[in-house]
Amino acid sequence: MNDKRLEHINISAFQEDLLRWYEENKRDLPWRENNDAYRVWVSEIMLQQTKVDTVIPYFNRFMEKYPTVYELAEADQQDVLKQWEGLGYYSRARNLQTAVREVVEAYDGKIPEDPKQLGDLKGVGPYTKGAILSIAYNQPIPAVDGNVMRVFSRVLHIEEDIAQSSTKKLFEHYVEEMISKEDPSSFNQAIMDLGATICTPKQPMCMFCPVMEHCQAYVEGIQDRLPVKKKAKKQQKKKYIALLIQNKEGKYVIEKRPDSGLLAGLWQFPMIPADDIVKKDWQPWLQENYGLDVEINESCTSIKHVFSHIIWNVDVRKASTNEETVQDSRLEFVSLEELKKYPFPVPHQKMIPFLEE
DNA sequence: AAATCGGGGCC
DNA sequence: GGCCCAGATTT
Repeated sequence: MNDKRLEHINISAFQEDLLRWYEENKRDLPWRENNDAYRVWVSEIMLQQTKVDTVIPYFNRFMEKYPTVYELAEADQQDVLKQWEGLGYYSRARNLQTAVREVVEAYDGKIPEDPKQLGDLKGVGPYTKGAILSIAYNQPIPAVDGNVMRVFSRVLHIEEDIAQSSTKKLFEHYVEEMISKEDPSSFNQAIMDLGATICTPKQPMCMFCPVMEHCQAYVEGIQDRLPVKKKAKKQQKKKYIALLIQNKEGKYVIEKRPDSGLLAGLWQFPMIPADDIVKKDWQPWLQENYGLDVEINESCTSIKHVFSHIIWNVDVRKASTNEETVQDSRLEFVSLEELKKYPFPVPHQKMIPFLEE
């Protein structure tokens, strides 16, 4: 392995300066109350691609409702998705519950300390495995996320594109070399806190950095140009007509999305893909796809929703039907009160206020 | 290796 | 509008 980048750094001094800073400045976060592996696990799953401030209220509610692996293992999946509602990347919730059930069945409820067993659990990838092993079990294993790549791209002046999947292995190698063997838990968490509070993506506060004298990018004055990351391509746009369909009893039609793909297992108001279906074909399309005879009214609002790879433009319309039962197994008629128990994606949550008017 | 999979907050 | 976020899984 090419270790020329390590020749300019005093590893033990780096560790010492970093850990001293962390002891003084570590953030007070709910999942740091103790090192219980289940709490660490839940927090790490929630924190994937998600900001700390967003996660905190979700984490607190989740731990209150599912304090141990046993409560989560026995829970109804729809209830778990309801707890996850608004947090995004819903496969995280389904995979977490699948994995927790595996831990209860195969490991008597004890989260494995063995890297192989832990990494084989659903939704536990290289990062989460390293985070749990280091934070909960104090094993000197790398946990390479965006923070770690940003910090070490600067400290070691690494110009490899961090958007490439192969690049992560390079960082894992360097973290293995540099991680504190005495306190790997604090080391990994310290790098994350440093990346979140000082070694930030834009305008890093190098003057407050505990390891500035160890940082190659700071010495060279190039911290603003690291890390290197290839641009993401633009999202594809899709148009839909969403229908708030009410029947004579005042109930509304909702639809469960498929078990895989975007927003899997969540509920929504029926949508017509408007890119594919022209206006004159709306009625026959609804009859064909849902078995519903619907009268459609004028638009009441429009909603734009940006996903990572798609942009939805949804024209929302009230509609009525004479049906009282549904033929399609994906559909249900629900009252406004009942509807609140179902997990909805955010763009459809924004339609709910228009039901009451 | 690239695409999929949410949503919010920042500039 | 683009970018980033305590990434994993599928293609």
